[in-house]
Amino acid sequence: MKKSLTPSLLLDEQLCFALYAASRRMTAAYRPLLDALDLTYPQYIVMLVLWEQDGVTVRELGERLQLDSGTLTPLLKRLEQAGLLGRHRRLSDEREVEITLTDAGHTLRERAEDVPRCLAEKLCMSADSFTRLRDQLKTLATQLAASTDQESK
Amino acid sequence: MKKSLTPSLLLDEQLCFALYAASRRMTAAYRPLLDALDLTYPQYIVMLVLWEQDGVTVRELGERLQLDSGTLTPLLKRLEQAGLLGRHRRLSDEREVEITLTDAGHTLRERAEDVPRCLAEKLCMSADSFTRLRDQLKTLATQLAASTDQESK
DNA sequence: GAAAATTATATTGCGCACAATTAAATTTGA
DNA sequence: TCAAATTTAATTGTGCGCAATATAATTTTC
Repeated sequence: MKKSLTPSLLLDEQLCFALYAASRRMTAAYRPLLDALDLTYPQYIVMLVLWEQDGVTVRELGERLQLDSGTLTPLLKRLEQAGLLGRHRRLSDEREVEITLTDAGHTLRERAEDVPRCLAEKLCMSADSFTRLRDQLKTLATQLAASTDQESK
Repeated sequence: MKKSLTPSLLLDEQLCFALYAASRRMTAAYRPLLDALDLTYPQYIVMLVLWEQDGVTVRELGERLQLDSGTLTPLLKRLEQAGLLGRHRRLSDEREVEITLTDAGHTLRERAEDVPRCLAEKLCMSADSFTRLRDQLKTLATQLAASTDQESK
């Protein structure tokens, strides 16, 4: 059967809605696991970055996660309040705020080690489909970023 | 090369982050198109449902979009304020609130007709990849919903 | 037919996202 | 050198998402 040439307004045909719904489902699937660590999903991905590379600035964190300071500043303050990290102006350039993990922040990593495996079990997906889907989504995001940037030519 | 058997905490290997980032990019790609219609992305998908089926209840809308009344009630009030729809208790069962499009709400559909095509152009994706990715995401969402529901056994 | 359970929506509160603005530090360049 | 431009965070305001609770209507059950 020939694919319709005129994209429709039907909800079930939209890629955007499939993406939006799947993303919220994914966050919901993480919730019980992250509740045990007292983290929200956005806080978790911030911690993922910090566990990889401690001492990054808010700007670097924002570039990595594609989030701006309006989102990150209050989120980081909550993680600071929770005792997981510290926020300090850099001496070399006082416009920058460097984020450093506390001992508690480093320790939490061990308790998080099981999260990816627990989630993988919920997916019921082969390692291949997992990788393929992930990479398709990365490509899509890159493509959308490119055409959105181009707009503000 | 053998796929690692122990899922890592590396950000770039996470399916969840690829999904989360792609979903936000997608919403960002819609933004300039929807700004012209004075709609946000969540408001747009509500309108998609209503253009398909007018006179649904908040509950039916919530089931379709997987959103609860805490999200929908204020969103619907904003669309009512904008003159696109009306909210009325059903006479048959006064617990239910029925959403009906106004003339302006129906008319907006015509101006929205071009949105899917405009967005499709930003994707640079074959109709096949589009459909395949969309259906993979639907499957993923279904699987996650199933295993999340099961948790509250 | 009245109490108990269920259903549907609304409300409240918190935590993102993101646009727009502000403020402060640094860099650039005439 | 010093004023203008740029860079970096923080702040403000709006609109989701979603959990928890409240309220009101309906259905069930005895």
